[in-house]
Amino acid sequence: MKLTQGADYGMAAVLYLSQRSEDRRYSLDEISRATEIPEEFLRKIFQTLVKSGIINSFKGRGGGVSLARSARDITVAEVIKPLEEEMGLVRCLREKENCPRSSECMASNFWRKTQQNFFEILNSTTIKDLIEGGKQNARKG
Amino acid sequence: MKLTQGADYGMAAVLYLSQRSEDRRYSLDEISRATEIPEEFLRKIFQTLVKSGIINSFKGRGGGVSLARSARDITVAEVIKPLEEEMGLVRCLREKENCPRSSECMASNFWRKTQQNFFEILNSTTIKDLIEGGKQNARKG
DNA sequence: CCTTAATTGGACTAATTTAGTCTTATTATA
DNA sequence: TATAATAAGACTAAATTAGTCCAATTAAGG
Ligand code: FES
Ligand code: FES
Repeated sequence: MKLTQGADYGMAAVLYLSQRSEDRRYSLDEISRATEIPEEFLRKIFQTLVKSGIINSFKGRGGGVSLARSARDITVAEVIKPLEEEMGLVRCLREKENCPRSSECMASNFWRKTQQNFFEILNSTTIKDLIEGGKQNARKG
Repeated sequence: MKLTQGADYGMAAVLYLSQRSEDRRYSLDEISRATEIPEEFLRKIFQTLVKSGIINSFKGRGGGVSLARSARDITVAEVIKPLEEEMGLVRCLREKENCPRSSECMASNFWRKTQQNFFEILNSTTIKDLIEGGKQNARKG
């Protein structure tokens, strides 16, 4: 039970940006050195986050990336979901073909609910919450 | 974000046993055919569950496996944990060496708590709950 | 305009993990 | 003693993940 490394790094990178001035662009090189996330991998991660609208990127000299929205308006779920290709805790929740065990299986309902519960937490937590939660512990609403 | 196939199958197998008479032993061959879980794989799964005390196994003619305890006393967590070797949602929660980002990272606390929340659900749900939950939806306590 | 500093997109590769199999030994019963 | 079962653990194949590389594009500065 683990997140992909991309999602893990993705959060770290977004958190990095969120803790800095929003008035400038950060080059991948700079972020990579600061966070120790491999640059080429980080590039791929940002490409994904750009597509899903969390990050803005700028080509060319003086280019780089920045948050597309305020940290208060970005949820953890928005960062994680596009980077976690394989969703679904168990096979039955991932595949379309129906399971040979479905007739007497009571498991998938439970996994579905548990998973929903998990994503509800990610949905209701913003990046801002994390930053503030770090200073004085947790306060969500 | 997914469970290993072993954990997934493990639940299905325990659920299979729980829905049947506790008065007999079930051979791997029988369970494998009924659930469509590959027999040799299922064998390994049961070996793990035997070690953690959920399943009793009996060698020799007339042997097989059975629940070591009543379904009411087995939690989902007890089935999943021994079959999910790699615990820890993100790298920081898995590795002992400390993370290069830990100084300004607000993420690991969050992941730790989210993960705890997840396991609390697994801990407070018994196999019996699942079976009954299937008939008339959810009632936990 | 030309050079340089940046991202894009996508193909590629290496490493790791996962899922599954096989084989030999042991045990219990008839 | 034959047979029907699990135990233990080495082994293998497939899949996934993590990470790299490269050619193309774009923007800014001189
Ligand atoms: S294991 Fe497939 S429906 Fe439950
Ligand atoms: S990413 Fe390592 S402590 Fe947060």
